[in-house]
Amino acid sequence: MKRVTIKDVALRSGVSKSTVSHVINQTRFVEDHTKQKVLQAIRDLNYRPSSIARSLVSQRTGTAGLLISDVGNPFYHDVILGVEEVALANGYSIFLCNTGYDLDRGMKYIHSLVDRLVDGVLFMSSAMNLDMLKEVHTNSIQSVVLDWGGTNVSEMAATITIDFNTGICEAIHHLIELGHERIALAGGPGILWTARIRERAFLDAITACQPAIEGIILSEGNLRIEGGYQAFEELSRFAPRPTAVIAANDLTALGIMWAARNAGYQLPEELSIIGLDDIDLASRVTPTLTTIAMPRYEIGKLAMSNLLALIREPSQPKTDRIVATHLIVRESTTAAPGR
Amino acid sequence: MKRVTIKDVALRSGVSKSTVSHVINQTRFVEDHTKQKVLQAIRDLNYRPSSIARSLVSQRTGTAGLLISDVGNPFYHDVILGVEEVALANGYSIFLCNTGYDLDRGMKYIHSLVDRLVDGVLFMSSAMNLDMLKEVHTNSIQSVVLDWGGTNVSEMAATITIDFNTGICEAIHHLIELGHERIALAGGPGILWTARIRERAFLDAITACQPAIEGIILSEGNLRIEGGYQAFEELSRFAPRPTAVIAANDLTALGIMWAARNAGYQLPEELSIIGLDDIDLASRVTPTLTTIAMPRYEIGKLAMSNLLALIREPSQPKTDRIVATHLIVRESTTAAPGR
DNA sequence: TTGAAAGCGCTAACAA
DNA sequence: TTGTTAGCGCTTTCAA
Repeated sequence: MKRVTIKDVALRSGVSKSTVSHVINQTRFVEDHTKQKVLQAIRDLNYRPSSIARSLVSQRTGTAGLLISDVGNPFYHDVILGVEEVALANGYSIFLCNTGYDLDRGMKYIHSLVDRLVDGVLFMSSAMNLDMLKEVHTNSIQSVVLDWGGTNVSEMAATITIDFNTGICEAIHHLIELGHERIALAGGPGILWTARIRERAFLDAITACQPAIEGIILSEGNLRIEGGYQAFEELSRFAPRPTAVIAANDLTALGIMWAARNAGYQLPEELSIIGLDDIDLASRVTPTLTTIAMPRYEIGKLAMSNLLALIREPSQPKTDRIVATHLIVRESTTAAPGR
Repeated sequence: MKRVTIKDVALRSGVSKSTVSHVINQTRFVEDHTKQKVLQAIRDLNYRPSSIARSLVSQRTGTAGLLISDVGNPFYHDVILGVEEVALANGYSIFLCNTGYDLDRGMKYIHSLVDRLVDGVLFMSSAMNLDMLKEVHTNSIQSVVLDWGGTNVSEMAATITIDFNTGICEAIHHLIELGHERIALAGGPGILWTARIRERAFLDAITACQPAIEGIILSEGNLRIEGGYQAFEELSRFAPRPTAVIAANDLTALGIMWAARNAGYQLPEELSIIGLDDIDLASRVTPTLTTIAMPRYEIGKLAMSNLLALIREPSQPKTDRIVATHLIVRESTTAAPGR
């Protein structure tokens, strides 16, 4: 069973290859009669143009690489859906590249993407570095970088930055209104740019509110549920104990919540907890989780749209977008004990 | 900045294109002196062969499509990791195709995969049909089908079937030993093959144990947490009430668990709950969830390995593998009330 | 209004 | 031991 090629179609419809090509791509006028013959032959033979051959000529593959840290991280679910939505609507296919927070693995993927001549790369793995970006840029491949900073990044790629300041500020003011005076942060691993940014935002907000409240930084977590368990252990040893905690992400917050409940805490009365991400689970657990949300699906769509724009018009300036975060108040935060 | 081609390398090292090609692919002997020159030129120019051009010649792309229902479904996380592991180790790249349980969308993806000349397709979306499989098979593309049945499937693709019988049997015997006599099933949507299979396994196991125990089928769920909420509502209206429930997946089980707790139930004393999947969360909630587990990472690896084997040796018979499931007893099951 | 032919970057059969 | 050349399936000038 040989593959049907444009030649077969040309032969069957009695025209030249170029005419067939032009019919398919509507790239020059073809007499209606001829066109119909060609279309019929295409149907008869069930012909589908090889995008490989096309790519060789056009130097465009209609593919993009999606570099993410971990498919299992709920943060990415909606982001991926957004990316796919735009990609599918524009005839693009996405290569999935899970770095597993491993830089070497990331670089391996980057090489494979370059070899495959992808039209663009979406950098969404928090484990990344400038070398990856350079490798892509050197090969004239467009890219969009999400939530990552570094020198000269915006010269090489479009960026989407998540503004944690707004959300974290809102969170802290929300806690202050509830009477909390000692607020802890259960942050992420310091090697991750995004974790450092979140910590910075927390510290800035605290500083702005001093001396009314005291900020406490717990040791680095791992952005997973166990990290929350540990954070709770550490937190509960403080004296005086923080009455509220902001977690680097929702999974950490859930870990804290469950560890606290297992330790016999009444929630939220004895400890107010705020997460970050607004994953599906956040609104389904008991108590439902107050959290800092960001428009993940929109971020995915925005990233892929920006990438497509860059691919279509490589000369245009690379955009730097900022996406806001905001607090969603649910049940896991309440008045500080003794208020 | 033009792309470096094999011609540039040939020119710079003063040999022919074919010699360069043979050096790269080690496909015929090249004198060491010549080889070094070529290698040096490759390094100097930072040359990387275009896999597009290669594919056009070899009719192999080194890519495979991964059709899944939903990246957000925890079942897939480890499966995807397994697939990626094997793919990366073998120089394969994976096209991510999220059907969102939508058949049309699935077909759209299939077409795009066929056009891209993927070497193989991994069918892992529970929303699929014979047409997709045929379309792939007709275009001489290899495929592996996970957990889906249909007429003649195994003539067209290798299959991996999950044997729910073993796990569900173990689950029911576990409950019987604990003294449960009325056991409910919170199943998945009947349109999904896998949901029907699970229900069948449940009924078979119950039948084998009658009249000692009574099986109760709740209305169809949606494999998500809300589905569990609904299942609990329905279940709690039964009189006499089932004392144990087996859910079609862990998310449903968690939904039941949380709904029950919100309704003031003591868990697990007043209701024993068994999930299916053994997702990460299962061992982290309180009470930890007794569940039917399957080796998801291994399934992913197995699927991709089988696909590669088929790609490399298309004439070989298509394998039909069966993967066992087994019960993991945790805290969410205990003696029936009154025992 | 259409066709012929060159060429995208590579591989491999055939020559030398 | 290496080079020449004919494709792989398509697009796109240039000619007719």
